[in-house]
Amino acid sequence: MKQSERREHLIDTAITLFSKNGFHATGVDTIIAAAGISKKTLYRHFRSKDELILAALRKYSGQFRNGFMRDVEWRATAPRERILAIFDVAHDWFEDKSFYGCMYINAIGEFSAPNTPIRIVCKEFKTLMRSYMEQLIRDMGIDNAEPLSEELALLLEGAIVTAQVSENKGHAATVAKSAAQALIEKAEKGHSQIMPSEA
Amino acid sequence: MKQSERREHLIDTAITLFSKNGFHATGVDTIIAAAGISKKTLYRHFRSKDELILAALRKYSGQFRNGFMRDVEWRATAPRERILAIFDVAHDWFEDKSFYGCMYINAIGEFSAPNTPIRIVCKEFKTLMRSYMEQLIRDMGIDNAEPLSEELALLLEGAIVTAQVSENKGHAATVAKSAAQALIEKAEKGHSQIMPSEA
DNA sequence: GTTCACGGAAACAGATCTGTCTCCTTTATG
DNA sequence: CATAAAGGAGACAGATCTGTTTCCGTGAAC
Repeated sequence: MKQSERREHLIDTAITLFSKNGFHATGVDTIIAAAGISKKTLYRHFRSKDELILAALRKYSGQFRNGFMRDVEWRATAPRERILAIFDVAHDWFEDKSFYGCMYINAIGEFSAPNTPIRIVCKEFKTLMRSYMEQLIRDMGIDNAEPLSEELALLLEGAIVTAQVSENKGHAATVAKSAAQALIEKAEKGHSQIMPSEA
Repeated sequence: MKQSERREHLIDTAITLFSKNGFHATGVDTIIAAAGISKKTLYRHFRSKDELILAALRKYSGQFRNGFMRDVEWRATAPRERILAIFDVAHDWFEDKSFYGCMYINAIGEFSAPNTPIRIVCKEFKTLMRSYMEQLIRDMGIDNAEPLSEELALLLEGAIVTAQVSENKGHAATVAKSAAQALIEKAEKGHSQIMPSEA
């Protein structure tokens, strides 16, 4: 196994364990045992556990968003259907047996010191997810896409944490989707009111 | 200081520290130092740290909900205005300097083992908050209040976690409020469609 | 084949964690 | 006042945590 492969494997293992058990509750000994590497190797690649946490958050950010967007774009083509497909993808995500909530929401809960690298990555992740929604809304032909994207982002976040607590995890996504539909329709109507001749 | 006062003071201190720094990251030595009591006293009242965590979650649940509902009912009288006032109260909460997100969302992120007492308390808290919304919606005269209450609950949860990550914490509440307004109006309209003669 | 960086196993240091115990003082109650 | 329970301070045990180091094996490049 190459050196770079080892590093990625280590990060992947860390992602799994941090997601499931949290950051403070997961020790480096647990991580190295699960990854099948020695502690020496971990500390060759990362100066500290915090840097491993950071690497895990950074890698998973791209990984998750790519997978999420791929699934959305697989499910639908038109921007309007894609926006709604977000909640179908979320539905499947929630029902996955290895769903333990959003890693970034969980991280924020454990690291409260402001403006630390960890919190910055979390904030960036949330910004990028919302930007994706904003772009889809713009593609729908709705001007001033930001307010609606913020509303839908709230629904998605709410669905994530609600799924995390509840038994009926998929239900949260269903509720969010129907609320999203209503908010989208209202935005479309508001848009057409500016040009009533087109209605 | 009486024995029962000591106990309450200890729990209050634990609530503050767990809220800010998380559960695993807060040691019992930190708690007893902040509470100004000895370790012996802590373990006289609680069999373990987990029981203290549980007591903190249980006490804060009632405390928070009472304060929240009191604030809502202070701000508005009519059920329809009270539902919206929820997001104004949330706004103030988010802007409080000692806001570190929802203690129960944070707890869920740190304790993933299902059906443990800790998770059960968290679930109950969320259920009770949503039930409060459902009752207000019923008081508005809307039948089938549950779906709307679920939607508004998602918005509130989403606003909480979004405020937790973002700088502009109050903004999340504002967005949630306007989305809530739209969803409420739609529910009212849907209700009147059943009886168009009353419209 | 020799060299040399890398990795594994594990000891180790030092800090911190939960939980118990001892010793002594305070306080409440008869 | 006397007695008993409770609290404070802190030592202590034992586990676990992060991070370093030692010793030894391996494997690839030259």
